[in-house]
Amino acid sequence: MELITKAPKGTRDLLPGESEKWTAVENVMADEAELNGFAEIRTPVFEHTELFLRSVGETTDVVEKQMYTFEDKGGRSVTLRPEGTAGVVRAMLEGGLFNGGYPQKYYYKTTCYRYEKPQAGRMRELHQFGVEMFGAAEPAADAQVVAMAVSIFERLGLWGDVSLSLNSIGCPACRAEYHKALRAYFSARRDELCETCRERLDRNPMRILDCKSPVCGEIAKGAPKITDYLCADCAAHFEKVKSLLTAAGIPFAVDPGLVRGLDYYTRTVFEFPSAKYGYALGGGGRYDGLVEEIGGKPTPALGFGLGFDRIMLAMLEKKDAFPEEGRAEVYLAPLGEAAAEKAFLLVNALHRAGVAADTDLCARGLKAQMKYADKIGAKYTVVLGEDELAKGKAQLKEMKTGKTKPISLGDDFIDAYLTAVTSAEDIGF
RNA sequence: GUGGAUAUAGCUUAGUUGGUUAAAGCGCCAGUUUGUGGCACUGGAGACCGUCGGUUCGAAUCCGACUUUCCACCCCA
Repeated sequence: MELITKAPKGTRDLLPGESEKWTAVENVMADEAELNGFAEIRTPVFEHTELFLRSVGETTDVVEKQMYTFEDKGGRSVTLRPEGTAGVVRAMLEGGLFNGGYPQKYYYKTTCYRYEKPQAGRMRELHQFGVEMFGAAEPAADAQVVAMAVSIFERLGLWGDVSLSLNSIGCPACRAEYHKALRAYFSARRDELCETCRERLDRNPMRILDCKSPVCGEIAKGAPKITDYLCADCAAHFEKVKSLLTAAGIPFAVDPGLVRGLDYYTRTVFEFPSAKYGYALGGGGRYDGLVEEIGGKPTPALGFGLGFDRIMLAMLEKKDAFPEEGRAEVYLAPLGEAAAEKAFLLVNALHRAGVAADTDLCARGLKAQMKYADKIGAKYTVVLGEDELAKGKAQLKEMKTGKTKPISLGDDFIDAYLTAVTSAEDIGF
C-alpha cells in the first residue's frame, strides 16, 4: 500500500480501540473538575500571535522557537495555541465572565501545538486537560486546585507513579531580589558552569538550579534558595498552602529548583514528576499578574495543565485500566434475504428502544456470524432462519453460558427481549 | 536546534558473505459441521522490503539524500 502522504511529524491518529480509552480518561478528569465546580470552556485553536507574546513571554523557548505562527489571508499574524491558559484568560475577559462573580472556574480539554523534536510523550500536536480559576487569592484556592489534580491521578490509578513537587517563586518584587542574589552567586563561578548554564545565567538563572551536569549541580547546592527571599506575604501564602495540603493528607516535596517554563507564573508552582518516565505528567501554578498583562483588572488566578499524551502512555501500560466492553448487547444472525430484512427491522426497533444491537451486513454464513458476534462482545444472539420466520419465534442465546430461551419475533419482540434480558434468571439463563 | 539509532504483510519479527516466485507467528477471509461463537486442523488473501537516487549483470541486503519513529540533550505537558 502506498499512501500519498502520512500524518505530519509529531501528530498521530486516535483509532478505535484507543479513542474509547482516551474518552474514559477525559471523563474522569471532567467529572472531577465538575465535582469542584468547574465548568467546561472551549476557545479557538488559534489566537492573535500578540496574545502569546504577552502572556507566555517573549524570551521563553515556547515563544522563541516552538510556535506555529503564520499570516492569514487578511495579513493578520495568528498562532496555533502552544498552551491553554492564554486563550481562556482572553475569553474570560472578552466575554465579561468576571461579572458573574468570583471565583470563576473553567476546565477544558484541547490540543496545543509546539514545533518540537518529537519523542515518546512529546508531540507537536499535544493533548491537554487544564483548569483555570480566576478571582481567588486565598491559599485555599491553590490547595484546592492541587488537590483536584491529585485526585485525578488517584482515580486514574497513577498516583504513586507520579508525585507532587511544590515551590513558590514569589511575586515580581521578591523574585527580582532573588534573581539578583542568584546572579551574584553564579557569576562568581561563571567559568566552572557548563555552556548552557552560562546562557541561563543571563536569561533565567533559576534554570541553573536543576541542571543535570554534575558540576553545575554541585555548585547549585550552595546557591541561595528562593524560599529565603520571599517577601512576608508570599512566605505566609506558601506556608498556608503547604499546611492545607498536609492537613488534607497530600504528600509533597518542596523543590526550590522547580521553575516553570512560562513567564506568567507567580507564587505557588507545582509539577507532577514521574521518576519512571523521566518527565512530568502535569504542572501548573498561580499567575496573579497575567489577567492584568492581557488587559484586564488585576485579578488573582491559577490553574494547571495535564499532559494527556503522557498520561495515556502511563495508562496503557496498566493492566485492567480499561475494562473490555462489548460493542453490542445483542446480535441477530439472519440466514437468507428474507431473514436479513427481518433482522434489519428488528435491529432498528432495538436501537429505538435504546439497545445496542447489531446484525449481518456482509451476507456471511452462520458460523462466520457467530464468530463476529463473539468478537464484538455480544451478550446475546438470535439466529433467524426459515423456521424461525415461519413460526414467528426464535431462540435467544446467552453467549457466556450457551443457554437458550424462546423469544417471540412478533410485534411484542421488544418487550419480550427486554423482559428476557432484565430477568435472566427467570428465563433460565 | 545538537548528537545517536531505526524503518521488511494490519501487528510482532526472520531474512546467513548482494543471486530466481521475500519467511513465520498473531490477526483477517473461507472450509472441516446444507443452521449456532471460543478450541483444533486445512487452505486463501495480504509486502513494488519507508521514499527517491546511486554502485552492480543483479540490491530488502552496499552508498547518499530525504522522510518517519525512537533515545540522549535543549525545553516542556
